[in-house]
Amino acid sequence: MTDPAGPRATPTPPTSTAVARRAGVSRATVSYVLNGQAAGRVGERTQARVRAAAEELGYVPHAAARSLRAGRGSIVLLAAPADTAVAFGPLFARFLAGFQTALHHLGYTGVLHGAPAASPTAAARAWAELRPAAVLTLHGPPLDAPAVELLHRSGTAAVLTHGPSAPPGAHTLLLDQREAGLRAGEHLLARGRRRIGVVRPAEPGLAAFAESRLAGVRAAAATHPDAEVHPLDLALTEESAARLAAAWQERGLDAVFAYNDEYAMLLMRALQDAGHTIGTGAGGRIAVVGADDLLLARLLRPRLTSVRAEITPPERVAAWVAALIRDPAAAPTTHRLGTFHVEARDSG
Amino acid sequence: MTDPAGPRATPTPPTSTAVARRAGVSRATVSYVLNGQAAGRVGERTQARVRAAAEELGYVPHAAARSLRAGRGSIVLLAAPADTAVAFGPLFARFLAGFQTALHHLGYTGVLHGAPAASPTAAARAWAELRPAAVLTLHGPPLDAPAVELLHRSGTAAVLTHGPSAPPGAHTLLLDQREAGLRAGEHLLARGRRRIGVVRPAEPGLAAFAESRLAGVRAAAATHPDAEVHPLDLALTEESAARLAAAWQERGLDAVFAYNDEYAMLLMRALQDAGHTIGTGAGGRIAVVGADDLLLARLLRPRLTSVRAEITPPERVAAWVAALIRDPAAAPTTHRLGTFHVEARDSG
DNA sequence: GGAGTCTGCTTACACGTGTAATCTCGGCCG
DNA sequence: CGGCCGAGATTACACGTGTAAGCAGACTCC
Repeated sequence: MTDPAGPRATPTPPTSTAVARRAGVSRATVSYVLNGQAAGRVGERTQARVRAAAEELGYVPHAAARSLRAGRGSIVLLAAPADTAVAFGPLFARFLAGFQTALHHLGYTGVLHGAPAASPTAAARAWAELRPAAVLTLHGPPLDAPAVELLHRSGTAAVLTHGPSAPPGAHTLLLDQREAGLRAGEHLLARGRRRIGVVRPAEPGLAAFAESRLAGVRAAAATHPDAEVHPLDLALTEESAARLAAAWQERGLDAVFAYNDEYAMLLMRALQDAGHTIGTGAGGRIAVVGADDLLLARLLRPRLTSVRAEITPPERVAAWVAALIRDPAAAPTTHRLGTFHVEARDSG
Repeated sequence: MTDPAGPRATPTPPTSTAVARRAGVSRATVSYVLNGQAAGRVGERTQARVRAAAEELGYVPHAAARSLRAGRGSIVLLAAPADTAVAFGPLFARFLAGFQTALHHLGYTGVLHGAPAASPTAAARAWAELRPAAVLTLHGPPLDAPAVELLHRSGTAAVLTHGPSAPPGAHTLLLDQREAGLRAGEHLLARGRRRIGVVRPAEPGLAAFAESRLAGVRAAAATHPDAEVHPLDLALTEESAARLAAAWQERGLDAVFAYNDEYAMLLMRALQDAGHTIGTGAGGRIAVVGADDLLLARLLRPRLTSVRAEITPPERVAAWVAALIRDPAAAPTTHRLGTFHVEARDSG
């Protein structure tokens, strides 16, 4: 009498011992065969028997036991330090999928894990419990020094974090946000704009990125004696945008770099509703530049000019990570995660 | 002479044995103290000594060893079956963050893992290696029967999948996509529309959702004898939208449910560019309804009417999962992951 | 004063795996 | 015939943890 709901109550998963028993060999033989170390040690016929037994039982090795024995884990932890949930663009999603596939081919298991706790140290502890081979962050607040040290002390072979500079002992994955600002600034200056607003988003998770981008615009402006840069605080609500638009006149800005396309679209709409004209060309028009090059940003009129990130292929990044794991004592390195350039359209 | 780059080459992470030695007690005592099982077994002073030693050494328990010993894992795997990267909306991101936090409070480690391999079975194998306490999917193609069986055989206590119906032995997390279509259909019919187009997105990862939503609109239309439903194929490009808009006249549709806000915005813009008028009211206007209620969808004119999902709080979902893990032999259950309702604006 | 009880700690085993070291056995050579 | 060798398998140990069972000693009770 079988359970109609399926084999849900299977008492214990099959182990390599079970496979060994079924194939009539010792457990060691099973291990050699299933891990490809059988050449010249185990006969062909025996190998076939072992493989068949494993197949029939539906044997799946126990990753925990394996990494316990091996002394080194095989999971690569993609950490999302704080409430950076907002930063899950399609760009990131696509990268993540490719990254996990690439890691899998290299023998690692890529996994995404957010920060479950309030304190960054507590989050690092949670990650350390998994004894990952590597931990990396791509966005949000970068890992701080205590977190990096805790991870190293718990055996993490490679710690990679983004951001302009990494804490001691950590490698750097550089997606230089300053560059995004720099490109936007250069573009606007080349178009003759001189009084440039730069949106600082209110979302706390974006603060670090925002500051870097602002610094980039400032760097661009430094080359023009008469250029001015003005930070503008904006939240992701229509009210906030309307407020900013209402006070636009008195600021006298002729251009704005709006952090990303979402903020740009919001602000552009608000400016239009307040009676301003957006776009390139002479006159009192306001130039608007976003970032991320969303499809939707091309639907507004005028079409939104946007700073686009050319991301390093995930396979490459995975290869870097694997190399760093293999050489845990390596001096901290820096890898460019991508570059920015302007996709010029009608809005600026 | 210390390494200037930090303690990167720490030979081995501290174990509970090290803590025991430092505190001058046995390893068992350490385990009892650090797991809160010390009440009435270990003296206050000894407990303090143990805790101090653990703190000083930066001891972090080894999750693999722990779950190996315990026989049950503590990780909850949020699986993303195929190339569903596209479905990473802000909605999902926010849910994920809350879900991981909630699981952490319940003693589990929530982790997101995509399908690293081509075949679904291979993906299931990769998940099974981690011996997760639970596996759940929220979007993309639902788990199939072989995958569920493989997971169960490898000891996964609870398997939850979304979609209208789950394979035998799996629980169901129901975010009924038919309901989304139903609500949209009802809304349009109530507004007097009768010839309703329904966008079928070209992205393969969305096919399952799309069919359900279409079925929902059909169900709504079935209550009106003179209502017609027409599937419309649309890819997420401006060209595709333009093509669809150019052929609009001959179809004679007076309304469209565009799968989600992104497709809706794209199509609405294309229809407007082709000279059509969008919005409620009488005349030859076309009603457009999206889904997901994106902020950006309110920036177009007319403002986009959208079907919004009211998602169950992640804490609740985490509690369900925990309960199902505790009772692996439970009969398959169904939990509503959320409901849909229409946010009426100007476009339809 | 011996038997029982309670406190505080330790000893001993198990979880599933990988691999170095060892064993067995038949064949071959000197 | 004894020694050697290689192929093919096994034995034995370690990884870090949780916990049942055991044990020493102080106290209590009749």
